Amino acid sequence: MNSMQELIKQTVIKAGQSLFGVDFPETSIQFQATRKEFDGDITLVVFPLTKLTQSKPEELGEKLGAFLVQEIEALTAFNVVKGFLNLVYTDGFWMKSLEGMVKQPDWGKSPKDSRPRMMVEYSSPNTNKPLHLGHLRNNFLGYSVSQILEAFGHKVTKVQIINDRGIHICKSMYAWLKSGRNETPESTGMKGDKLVGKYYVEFDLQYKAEIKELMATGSSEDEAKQQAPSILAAQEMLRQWEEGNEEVVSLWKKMNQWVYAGFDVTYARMGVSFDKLYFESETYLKGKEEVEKGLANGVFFKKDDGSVWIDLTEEGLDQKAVLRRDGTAMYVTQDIGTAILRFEDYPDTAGQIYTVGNEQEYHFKVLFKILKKLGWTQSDACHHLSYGMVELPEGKMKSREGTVVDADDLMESMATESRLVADEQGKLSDLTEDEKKDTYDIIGMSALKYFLLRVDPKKNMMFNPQESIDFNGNTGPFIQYAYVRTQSILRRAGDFKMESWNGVDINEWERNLIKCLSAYPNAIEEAASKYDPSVVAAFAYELTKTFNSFYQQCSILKEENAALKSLRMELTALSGQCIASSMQLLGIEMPTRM
RNA sequence: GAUCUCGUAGCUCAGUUGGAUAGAGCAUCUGCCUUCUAAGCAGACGGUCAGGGGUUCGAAUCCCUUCGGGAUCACCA
Repeated sequence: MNSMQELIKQTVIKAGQSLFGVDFPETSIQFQATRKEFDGDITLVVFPLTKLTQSKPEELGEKLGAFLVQEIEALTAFNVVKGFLNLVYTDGFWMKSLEGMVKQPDWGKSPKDSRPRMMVEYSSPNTNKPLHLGHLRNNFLGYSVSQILEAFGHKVTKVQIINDRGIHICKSMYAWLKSGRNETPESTGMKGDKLVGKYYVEFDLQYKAEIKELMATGSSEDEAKQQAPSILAAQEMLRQWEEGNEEVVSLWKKMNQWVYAGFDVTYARMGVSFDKLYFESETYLKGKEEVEKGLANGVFFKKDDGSVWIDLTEEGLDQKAVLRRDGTAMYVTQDIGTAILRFEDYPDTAGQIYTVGNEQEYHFKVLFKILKKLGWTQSDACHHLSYGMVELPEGKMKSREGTVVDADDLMESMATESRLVADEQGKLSDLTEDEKKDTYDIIGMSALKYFLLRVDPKKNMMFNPQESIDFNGNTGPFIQYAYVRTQSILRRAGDFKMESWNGVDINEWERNLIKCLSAYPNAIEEAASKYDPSVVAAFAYELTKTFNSFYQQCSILKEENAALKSLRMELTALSGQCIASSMQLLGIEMPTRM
């Protein structure tokens, strides 16, 4: 709620007393944006007040409207449609708002470090296979939420937990040893993550073949799955790894390094980064220690067989195991350890945001409850940023069925697509090859990022690889294009000297644009409180459409009245800045030409 | 079986704590480049908000129910 709405609200309460002798409770005063087919800037819904005043909606609206326009200087007119009182702000009010926006160097953002530290976890891949489309949604979401929280004034620490340990990586290791012929990223020219992923697939093929063979000789499926030689070998490697067997550990290090080098290339192209990395291999023992402590404090209890549990039935959940009977750590155990380690590393952390798929909702409910019971009050500000699957037309992506969309491939094809569109138009023909390549990349990535971020994170979404992602309409490139126009105008303006625009009359396109720009802080606040980048995407799109209409209707450089030209130049500059700023919250860069 | 989630135009998606005639983009069709970048602007077409019931001044939104999609409920991660 902005200060103008607050003023109207107080004046409505005053009207209640002086016109009707009634006290309106604050909750009965409801605002909504005025629909564009009606005249007005803000709408008061009067239905809730009709009972209190024993009057008909239309009459009440008329009375309140007259009262408000008389009392508040910034209101110039009103109209009543059914039970809706539409109020019109004066041009003077809008001019003043514009002055306020221009004065602030970073319009829309809250002061830096005005809110406590939040930790945002995202990406967190396994190290046995390359990143795919689902990881792209994850990374873009996590990075964008970090940017949004920062813009809202939080200190932000971006982290990931790298699942570098476990049976999955041993599978790739085993297959590489068995049939790798000492292949390396250098010898094959493959990205390290792709090479390791290749062996993971190879393992799976071999494993399946063995199962089939065993079942043919009379084993049940379960037996076959447990007794296949390759799985036994992988399990043996995991045991040796835990014992610290030198050969196994050094192979593990070597192959993980390959993967990290590959991931680094992918992250760089994605435009995401991290402030601190946590490795499961370094934190998984911490969880066990914390469970031991909690056991001593009575938070956990031990069953007869030696396994350790927590009872969450009072919280509406079940009993949950936190240590196996052989004393080894489980998935939750590790997450408990990692969370606590982070609170210890950054003691001023108010809460953690976990960007993880929605299939793990139960897991995080459990985790947060456990942290709370262990005495970590930051648990209240922890949040599972849960997002839906990216579905393909044929259903879910399944790595085993080869229906994954590889992250590197997709990013490359977006750049190629953007090159095609640009070459067809020929607008960039005077750029150097390097400059062109950068531009294609920036445009392609914006199409991809915007496509994934404009959708409500919690919903499943559809991606059709056959129909390439659009560059027209509600898309990243559409928004970039408007930005490029603003920059082009500012360039061409040369050394035009700005004048005061005080007292010029504004038309509906100028007014709409100011109105739209003034909503930016609200958009950031809503996005930050909901952890939802799609709010920012919707804002950027709305602003872009409004600017485009303005651009089409009002000539800027050719305007002869210097005061009006100054106003339009200012609007152009501010629109460009605001578009770039909001897109930056989505992790999307702006080209200077396209 | 239990719990959660989703179902809105041919397709992809918006739709605030319940509010006005349910909105965008794509696709299809009409106009607009001798004028600041047409990756644009202006317009047309397109809906039983999955079905049924309820709550009330008022329901896509809240409650119940049926149908349909997805997920979760491991001493897997």
